[in-house]
Amino acid sequence: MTDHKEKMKDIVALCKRRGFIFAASDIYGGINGFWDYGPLGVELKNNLRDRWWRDMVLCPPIGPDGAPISIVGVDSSIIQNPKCWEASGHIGGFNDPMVDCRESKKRYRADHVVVLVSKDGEGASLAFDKDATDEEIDARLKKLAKGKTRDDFEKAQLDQVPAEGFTNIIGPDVKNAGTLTEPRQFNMMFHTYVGAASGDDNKAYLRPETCAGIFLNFKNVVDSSRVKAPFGIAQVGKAFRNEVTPRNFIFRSREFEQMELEWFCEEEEVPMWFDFWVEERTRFWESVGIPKSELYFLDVPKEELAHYSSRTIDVEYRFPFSAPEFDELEGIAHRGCFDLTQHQEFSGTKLDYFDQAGNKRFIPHVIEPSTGLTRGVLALICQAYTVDKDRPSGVYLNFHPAMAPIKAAILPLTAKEEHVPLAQKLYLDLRHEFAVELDIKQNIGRRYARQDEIGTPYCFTVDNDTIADQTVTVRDRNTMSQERIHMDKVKDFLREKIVG
RNA sequence: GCGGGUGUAGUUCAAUGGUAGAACGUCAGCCUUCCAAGCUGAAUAUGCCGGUUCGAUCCCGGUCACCCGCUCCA
Repeated sequence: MTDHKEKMKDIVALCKRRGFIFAASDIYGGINGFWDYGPLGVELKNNLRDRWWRDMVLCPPIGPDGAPISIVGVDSSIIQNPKCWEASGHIGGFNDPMVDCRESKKRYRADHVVVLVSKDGEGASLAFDKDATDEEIDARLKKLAKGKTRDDFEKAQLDQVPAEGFTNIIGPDVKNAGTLTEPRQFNMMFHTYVGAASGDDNKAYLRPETCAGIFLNFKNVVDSSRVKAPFGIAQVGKAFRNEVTPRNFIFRSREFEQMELEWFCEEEEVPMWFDFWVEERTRFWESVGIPKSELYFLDVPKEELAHYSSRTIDVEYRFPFSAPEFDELEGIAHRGCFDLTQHQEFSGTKLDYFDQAGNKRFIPHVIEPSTGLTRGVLALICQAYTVDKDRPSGVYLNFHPAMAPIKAAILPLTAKEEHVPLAQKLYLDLRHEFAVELDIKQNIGRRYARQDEIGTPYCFTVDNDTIADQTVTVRDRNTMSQERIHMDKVKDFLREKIVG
């Protein structure tokens, strides 16, 4: 096992031990792909979420013209009219039938496999990858087709072949017929039934991404909030996908949380805004403690782009399980005018935008910086995790102060009466403004170590000098060094350190 | 969904066909004027279900979860 894998194990253990992240339904043995956030985890997640909301909606970036751009928020329902998912393509386009091969243990998309069925109905049929070259096909025919050539066969797509014919098909990677399973439908969307009676009439879906709720409210927002293009609509919320293989702790979960912005602009301005958002989003990740050196910007190759997108940049982070490679943290996609056009067509409601100044009507193009909040949390934890053999805890979480679940601990040096009341006073004074913790019990080293392990950036310690001159020591998590400041200055100190 | 591996206190590990032990952590108390000190005490575990057996944490089967590799990831 590599160091990186070892590190991931340690991180998962720390997350549980200190109350960041637990397996969902832990006492029942867990449930694959679902996770719960504990007392510190929810603080961390809220901190990241709130910072994103602040940077997007409350205090959006300055645009190219020097004025702040315009972004408003929504919070849409997880369940929407199912037609919405027909329009987006989630129902029609992405539930591909899959077949498994019992012998090669491989899985294939049925529409990606072609079958050569012999014209005379004699002998086995041969399956190939849809991209197989004629040379590859001829080579296998020579081995397996008993003298027949390509001309003796008809081509068919595997999902067009009746299931009873499968026993006669030789899978793409094997030599004997009958190893392919019947095609099975895979749909990433969770479904449910609306109303007490269940049946296909009231089948509905849990959203697989939050953006749809933004497009569905496009007209409502434009009509009600005085936004003028270009502008953005932001949303944070849960999304659900029936991932085939949930993996890597909370990285690929079946229930997760997204932070998505849909930026609506004119088509001609797309390249400019696209670059703008890549830059802004990078700035964001840096501001919460993810250095650019740990990020990789993948310009998604044309052939791998989603059908609606002409350009996507994946912002990837070097997670321990992907290291030295990277895995997706955020996607910045040009979605064209696909979504609004589709929803306009399926709903019959006009979703164009009227530009009063230019006296023109158009369906805006969309740039979508879409990030996983829960993936962001994982990135913050992985980035913060720092081994330090020279300190009692052996490890500390180097969170950016703005992200740290607890900003400061207030510690009376001893549990004696002289120290405790002063510490309590400081704690009561600070807690209105900062997430702080008062910890009285146990020796001081033990308490420092505990705060290191949960990533608390500062500890204020009340000692005998405090009684004499109202100063406390500030202990810095990263350097373990101390300085004295007056109790009255503690608030200013924290304000200065925490604003990121 | 497939294949391989794993499953013992909160964590990391040990042991055993005769009902489990440590370290650290946690809690309580004493002590303590700055980095998990010292002392005393306490709580907490064989994932779940079934089978074999006089008796199963150990053997077998199933299941669930986690890890690795495929597959998938709009």
